[in-house]
Amino acid sequence: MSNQLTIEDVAAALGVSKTTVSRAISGKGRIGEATRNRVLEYIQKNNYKPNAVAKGFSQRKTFNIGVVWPGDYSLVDLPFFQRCLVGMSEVSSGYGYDIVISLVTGDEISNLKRIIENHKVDGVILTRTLIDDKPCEYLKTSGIPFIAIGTSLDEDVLSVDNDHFDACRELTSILIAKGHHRLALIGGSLNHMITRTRYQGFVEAFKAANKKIDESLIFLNQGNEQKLTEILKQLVARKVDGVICMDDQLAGYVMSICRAQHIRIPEDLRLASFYNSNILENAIVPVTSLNFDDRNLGAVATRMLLAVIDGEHVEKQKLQNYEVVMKESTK
Amino acid sequence: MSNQLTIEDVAAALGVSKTTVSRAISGKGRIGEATRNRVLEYIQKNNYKPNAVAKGFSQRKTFNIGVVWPGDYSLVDLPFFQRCLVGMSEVSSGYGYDIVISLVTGDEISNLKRIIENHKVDGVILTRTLIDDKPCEYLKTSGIPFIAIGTSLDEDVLSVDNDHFDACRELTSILIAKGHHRLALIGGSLNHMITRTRYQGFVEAFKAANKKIDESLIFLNQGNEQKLTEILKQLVARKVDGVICMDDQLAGYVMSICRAQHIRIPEDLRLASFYNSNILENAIVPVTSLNFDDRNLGAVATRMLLAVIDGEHVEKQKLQNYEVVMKESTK
DNA sequence: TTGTAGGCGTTATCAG
DNA sequence: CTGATAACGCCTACAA
Repeated sequence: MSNQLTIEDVAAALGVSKTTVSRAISGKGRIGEATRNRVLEYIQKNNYKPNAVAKGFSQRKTFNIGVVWPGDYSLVDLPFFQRCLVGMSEVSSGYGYDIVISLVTGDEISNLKRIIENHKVDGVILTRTLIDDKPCEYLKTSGIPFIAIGTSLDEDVLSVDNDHFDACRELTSILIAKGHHRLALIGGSLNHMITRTRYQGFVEAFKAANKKIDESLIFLNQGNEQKLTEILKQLVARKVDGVICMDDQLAGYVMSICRAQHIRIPEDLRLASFYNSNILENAIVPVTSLNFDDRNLGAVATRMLLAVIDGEHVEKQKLQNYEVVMKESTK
Repeated sequence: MSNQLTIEDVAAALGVSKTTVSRAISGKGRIGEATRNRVLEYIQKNNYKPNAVAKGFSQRKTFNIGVVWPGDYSLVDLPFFQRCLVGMSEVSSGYGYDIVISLVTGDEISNLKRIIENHKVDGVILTRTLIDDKPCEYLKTSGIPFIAIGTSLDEDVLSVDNDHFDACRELTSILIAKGHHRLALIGGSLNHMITRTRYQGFVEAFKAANKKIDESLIFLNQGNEQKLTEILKQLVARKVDGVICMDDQLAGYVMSICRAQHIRIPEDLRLASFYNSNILENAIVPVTSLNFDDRNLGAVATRMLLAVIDGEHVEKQKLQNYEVVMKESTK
């Protein structure tokens, strides 16, 4: 452990100064070709590894980025966060950065405050945006660089997101074009920005088609299976053309309810989902849905953050990489 | 950012030395009651936060623990890791430690090597154990403290796990006692230690009941739904009493296959799972399964690791906190 | 092209 | 009980 080679050991062994070794490693500053190679060779052979903490300390950096991970347990969200994380890790490790996880549950942001106040990270990525977003507010006042994945109402907040608006609009438009005008919409918490964005896409599609939305077919803040069963019975009785669920978990609920109630998809009811993950993989009827590249989303967010940390100017982004996948459920 | 108060600022403002301030904060070393209070009050009022990096640097510590997170994407595993993570975070934050995530996919352990070689963490938690475990081997040679969650064949490796053996044995025994002797077993990768442990529990139950296992009813290394469909048809034709799946995803597969094939549970076939998570939550038939406290598992692993880091002696552990939950699927 | 010296914020050692 | 001072490993003016 403590027998780790330091820059000083290398310098002594080679009869040069610490500065020279440092320069050979960092590539900064003038240094003779021969000297550099001698140093590089030596550290290679003797397996010298720079102490990242010491390095960071001297530059007032940590080479860590914080990632705010939702502690409130929700199975649906998990695949999304995991996929983002993979992208983040790929990018950050390429730049010599590591990822510090900060579990935030509801408004309990003490874990986030800790890593900021203790100077454990150089920047932070928020993995979702809320309407009344405590983590986001805190980060703003802290002055630390951060990127929000999702849409933010706040113009000052640097954010990046998949283009849920366009994607939802397009999927809805396609269904309308197929003659399914009486569409119900089932969505989750209105406290999540994404719920509102998806709703807006849905609305826009109707507007573009010059159709009026039947407000009594819109069910937001859902998530409870009992209530959904009632809603579905009602919808079938009212002979709607189809149901759009805002995410794959809701779509999964709907499918199992339909099965139990002997409602056939797509014969009796069309079904589509505004988000896809392998939760729907086992579905007996393949479900029309939207695919996003979440891994790339995480990668882009990380690149943006690293740029901000390096003092570069960075703009908000909206990624144009969704896919509308038409399946049997809306035949 | 850089206008952060340092210990020196505090000392200057109060007309004492840095040492005194440090002592007031850490509680180490003798210091006058009055002086201490004066310092404490000042840092409180002026919102002084110690620089954890500097502190760590001077003690050759990072106050970070690394958590090896599987990068190979698998939905089943996610709830388990997430629940562990919550427990880890609760404990580590209580001790002023943060969590650095290291994504490891297969044998590609460069992310793990980086955090070790760069001295980014004081110890590591492995969140699962494999038969031929590269991360584990690497950690052993690195000499850094680490804890493996799961069973390890290696006696030198400090590990902690739920008592899958006893749990699986007990659930199997109960089914046997109910008269279900012809039991099929479906499990995942044999490269995972847990698959073997579960199998051993299953075997032990039969041994204890003096029944012979029909080897042709054991299907390991499964995960593919196509193949499972064939297997299930076969099992029903052979009139087995029931099927035990090693995890909730497999159980989910089996349920949806049964539904499609019009195999009724529990009338035509009994079903049980050796692991439960909210993946089974939406199941139409409640499934007999095993509950574990994964959050606690993560918490215990973290406590063990922190103890090892502090140079304390620590023993392997097996947690005795499983619950056998009998449901309708094995009526 | 290379070397010297000082600093990053904290703790630890050793005097007073 | 308190205070200088050195160390931790690396980087970066500045000097040679």
